[in-house]
Parts: sequence; structure tokens; C-alpha cells
Amino acid sequence: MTTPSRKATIYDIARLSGASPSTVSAALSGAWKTRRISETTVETIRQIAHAQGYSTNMQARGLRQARSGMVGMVIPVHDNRFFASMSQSFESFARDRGLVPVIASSMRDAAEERRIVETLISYAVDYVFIAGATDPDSISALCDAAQLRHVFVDLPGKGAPSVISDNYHGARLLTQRLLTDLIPSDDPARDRIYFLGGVATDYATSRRIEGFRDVLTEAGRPVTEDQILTCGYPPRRAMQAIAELCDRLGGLPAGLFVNSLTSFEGVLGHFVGLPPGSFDASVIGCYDYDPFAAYLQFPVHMVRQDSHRLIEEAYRLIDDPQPGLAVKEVEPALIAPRTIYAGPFGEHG
Amino acid sequence: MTTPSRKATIYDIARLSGASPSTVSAALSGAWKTRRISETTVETIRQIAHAQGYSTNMQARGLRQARSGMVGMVIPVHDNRFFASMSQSFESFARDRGLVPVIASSMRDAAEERRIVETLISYAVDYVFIAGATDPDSISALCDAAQLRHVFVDLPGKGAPSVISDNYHGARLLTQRLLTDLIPSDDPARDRIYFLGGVATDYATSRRIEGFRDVLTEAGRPVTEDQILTCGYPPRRAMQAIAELCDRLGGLPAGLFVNSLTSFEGVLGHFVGLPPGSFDASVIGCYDYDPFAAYLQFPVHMVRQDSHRLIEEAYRLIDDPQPGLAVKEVEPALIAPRTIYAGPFGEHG
DNA sequence: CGATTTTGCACTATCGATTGCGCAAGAGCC
DNA sequence: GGCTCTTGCGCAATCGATAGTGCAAAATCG
Repeated sequence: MTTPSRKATIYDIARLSGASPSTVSAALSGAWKTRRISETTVETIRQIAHAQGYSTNMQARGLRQARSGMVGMVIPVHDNRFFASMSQSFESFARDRGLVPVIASSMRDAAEERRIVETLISYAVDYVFIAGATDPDSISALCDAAQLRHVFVDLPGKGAPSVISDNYHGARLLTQRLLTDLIPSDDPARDRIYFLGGVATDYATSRRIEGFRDVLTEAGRPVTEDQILTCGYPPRRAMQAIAELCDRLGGLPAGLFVNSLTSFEGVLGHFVGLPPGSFDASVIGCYDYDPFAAYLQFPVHMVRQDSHRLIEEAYRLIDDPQPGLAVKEVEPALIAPRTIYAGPFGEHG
Repeated sequence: MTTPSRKATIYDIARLSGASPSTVSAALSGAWKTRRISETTVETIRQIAHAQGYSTNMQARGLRQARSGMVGMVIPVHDNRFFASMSQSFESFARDRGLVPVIASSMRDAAEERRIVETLISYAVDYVFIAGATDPDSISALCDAAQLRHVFVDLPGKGAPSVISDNYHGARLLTQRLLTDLIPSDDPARDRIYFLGGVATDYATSRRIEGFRDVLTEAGRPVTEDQILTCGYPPRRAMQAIAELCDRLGGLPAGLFVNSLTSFEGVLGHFVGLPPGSFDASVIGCYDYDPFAAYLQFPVHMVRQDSHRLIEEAYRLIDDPQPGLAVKEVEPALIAPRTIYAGPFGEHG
């Protein structure tokens, strides 16, 4: 066993084994059966290849085959429990298929999102998942031009199949729960549930607002515009928004529907400044689940989105494409306060 | 602007522009200055390329150049705040360099880790970061054989430069803090600080145990073996371990040093079953930071590792390799209970 | 104006694999 | 033995880019 200065190629193996490069290729790629290479030849070649530390140059293979064996996924951010969990599932399913997962975050920026997809196309990924797309139509246009199969996750697109969480239903569940627990106050402004966080034009947020609004309206508590505080996702913004709201109301509102964990982080940033017991008269819910957030000083109702199922269904749609424009909805679940949920990997949530 | 059935190549652009493929390549790759292509020719080619929706086939370029423009990183898991945050930084720095980040998780499995690195080698990544390596020496052997630059992060290797968190110091800080707040009890078994979670043979865990042990020993409170409960990382295990401990002690210990967020998740899983107020006589700390964990029903002292700095230093080591075996240590910080920290991206922690 | 240098570009080999095709040796058949 | 069929494998083209080299036309020089 020598130490080659450069990586071994099929030509090296060919020389060493006395076979031709094409035979070596067939032997190592698994195509030897259809190419009628004898099993003994294959075995010899395998041994030599192993001894030389050979591994296929995927760029060469990819160039020839016009595929790469990679699957791409675009997510808004990595450091968010929901998307990190999606990454984990995405990777796990990719490996099951012998594919290499490539995950990139767009920071919710449409231009960055496009750039990422273009890059993935350049690398000839076999297909791509776009989670939380900022500009789905534009992405579909890119993918179509490159004849690249793609699926939207968490946010539907018109140009490709989509798997989405049932945001409307999830928001209804959470709102109903908050309504049930609501402690009436005598101040009509405080005696309401406020919606905080996210971007109103985002698909998920807008669906949740619909659910929120519908439940309250049905309960005879029509929603006014000042109840909807779509201040964006960054914690900082949520912190400002909740501070202003508390200022305006002279205290916490009776109910708070926080639209995301990041926003909730900002809300907490405000709460740390409040005296303990400030929350006793408020009922708080958060769309998205986090085990620690579930065990705070005050009870928090949470909605857990099934990221694993979302990804599973996305792969299903890629594996056998449906005729027409498939949109698969996955139901989220309401998680009671103080509940520690164990995720699909038995160790993550 | 026509819609080509296949993706445009430099040959298509060459035909359309009347230039040769090599000229087109030079024009589009940026090598036109050194290859003395006139600016007007370049501009013409650029326009045609744009109109055709051309993008470089990175597999072809990569094959020719024996590089890929990708950087790999191996992490144990995605859905962990510390590593997710590292992913985010890793990606951000990769983009600054015009590289495509490929992140894969090993699930802390040595064989999987090797397989991932082999795959990354197959794809000719330009270099690779290995975070929390399970078997660093073996990884170095693989990389050396492929002449692949690599850096270890969070866990040092003997075969390549490393950037690590100062686990010993961090553990000392946390232990000292717990010691200061410790409420003496009359039961000598309960009146101790217990270390929970992780794997004793893991580098990070073992360094933390050293720090833990040293501080307690210096304080005249020698540590016995039963105080160290290295039950692994999965929440489930931590939950069992803490349950058994509480059983044994007849209640919570006076102090608890939890070695990771995942273990802490398990600890919480046990706590949900306890009556409120159970924690009043205990002081609790966790190595790793999470904004929600910082705001639980009881105060939690946390150690925040600077994942952004870790990655920054790792890139530095790759960019200008130091002679000898560089090991860079990054200091973690103690975060007081009820503190919401805003991360490097202004919106993540 | 001829010699020399510079400019601008085309030719062609090459990276490492896959794949359609063809050919020789051996097996089977009459 | 002659014929066909199968088995086992090699040849050479190809994927799309990059890079070394060469050559004609234009520019510069004396």
C-alpha cells in the first residue's frame, strides 16, 4: 500500500489492475452487472481501489451525468428551533436516499434566496426544497429554466408542489385556548388578546392572523387593527413592540398571541424588567414550541409544528410527483404549558 | 430571449457571440484581464450570457480546477442551539469568501463522521471544519490522504489546528457561581453540587469535569464519583438520571451543574412533575445558553460559548495557517439568570 | 516603411468519470 | 468443422469548463 501524492483515479486503478478505465468505472460504480463484467474482475478491482484509498470524483461523475447527488434546501435561518429541526429531518431523509444534503439560509432576503438557488443550480443539485420562501414565483421561474424539481415547504408557491403547516387551524387552536383562559379585566383595552410578531404579508403570518381574527370575531370580540402588531421577526423589534403596548395599556394585555419563538425571545427581554407576578393576569401563547419556553415563570401555551412530517411529505412529493399542483397540509398540535415534548430523534425537540 | 431546452453552456454563448469558448470562459470567469480580452468583447458576452440565463457549471469548473468552491463543516446535530448558531456563523463567513457552505451532522457517530468527510472529499471541498469530532485522529488521516486542509472546532485534534472553547475555565466560573449561591442544608448528601450530562470521555465534558472538580476541591469540598453523572446527551437519559438522583437523595440536590442544553431539557422533563417551590433550596447552572432557559421558574446560571468567535478563529486558522499545531482557545462567558442575550446577528442567540 | 512589440483572440489538451458501440474468444448447436 | 450466440471487456466520445500556447493584426518605434 503506497501513499499516492495525488488522489487515485480510475486510470490509476486501471493501470494497477490491468483492466481498462471503463471496466474500473463499471466495477466501482455498480454498473458492472449490466455491462457484463465478471464478478472476479470486479472483486480484484475493488480490492485495489480500496488499497489505494480510491473514492469517486463526484465532480467528474456529476459532470458526465448532469446530476450531482446533492439535494438542496433553503431555510430562512439556522438558529431557530423549527428550521434547525427541519434541517435535521431533511438531512436524515437525504442520507436514506444516498444523497448529500446542502442547506443554506437566506436570512429571509429575497435576493439572497435567489442567489442561493442559482448557486444550487450551478452545482446541479438533483432537486431543491425551499422553506419559508420569500418570493416563491421567482424561485419557480429560476428552477423551471434549469428544469430543476422543487418543492415549497412551510409556505406555498404557485409554481410547484407545496407542503405547509396548517397555520390557520393552528392559530385557531391557540386563540381558542387563550380565550378560554382569559381573565376578564375591567379595562376594555387591556381585556383583549394581542397578536405580536411576524410580517403581515408573509403567508404563514397572514394565515395565522386570519385564524386569530376569525376565532375572536366568532366569540363576539371583533379585532381592531391596533391588536395586530406585526413588528417583524427579530427579538429586538418584538421587545420594542411589547414595551410600547404595555406603555399604552398601562400594563400587560389580558392575552398575548406571540407569532414566533424569536419574537417571544424579545417579549421575554421586556419581561425581565417587570416585577414577578406581573403575568398573573395575562394568558400567553406562542406559535412554535420550545421545551424551555414551555417551562417559564408563567404558563405558556404553545403550538408545535411537525417539521419532521413536513419534510417527509416534501420528499414524498418529490419522489412521486402528483399531477396538478399538490398542496399538502400538515396539522400542528397545541402543547399545554409545562410540557416537555421529545422529538422524532428521541433526543431533540 | 429564447427558452433553451437545456441549460446554456459557454459553447452556446460562443456560438451566439461569435467568440470562442475559451474567450467566453475567460470573459465570464473574470480571467479576461490576464487573458487580454477586450472590455467590449467581455461586455457583449456578458449580455448574451445574461439573456440566455447562463450560469457556470460548477462541476465542470471544479473538475478542471480540482476544487469545488465549497467548504464543509461537520457538526454533531443541527437542532441544538450551540451548533445551529455555529452553522449560522459558518455560513455567513463562507459567503463572505464566495464559498458554498455544506453542513452535515454526524449524530456523534464516528463512522458517520468518517463517511461524511469521505463524501466531502469526493466533492472536492476546499477545506473542512470538524466540530465536536468523535474521532479526530481518524479524520485527520482521511484529510491528509486527500491533502485536504481542516480545522477542529470545539474539540481539539492532534492532526490539525484547533479552535476550542475554554471549557475548563467556563466550568470553573459556573461552579464558583453555584458555590457562592449554595444554600447549606443539614443533609451532607444533598448539600453537594452534582454534575449531570455528557460523556466522560468526550473532550469538552472531561475538561468541564476537571474545572468542576478543581473548584470544589479548592473549596474544601472534595468530589466523589457519585457526584458525576455523565449519562450522555439525550434528554431522556438526563431525565432518568435526575429522577434516580432525587430518589436517592430524597429531593433535589443543593446544587446542579447541567452539562448541556439537551441534558437540561431532560432535567426539565423531570421537574414538570415536581410541585412548585421544589427548587427554592437548589441552585442550578447549565453549560450553554438559551434565552428561554434563562427565564424559567427558577434562576439558572448559564455559560454562553461564543460560537461566532469559534468559527471566526477557525477561518482565521484556515486562511493563514500557523506553523506548528495551533490551538486557539475562546473564552466563554457566565450569564446571570434572567438575562436575555442578543446574538451576533442581532436577532439570534 | 520595415522591424518589433503589443493586443486580442482561437486552438487544443485536460480534468475524471460514464456510456454507446464494437470486437474477439469461448460456448453451444447441428 | 462451421455457424450462431453469449460473455467479457476495451475504445473512444462526451460532459462543460479552464489554461498553455500560438498566431495574425494592430500599434509602436526608429
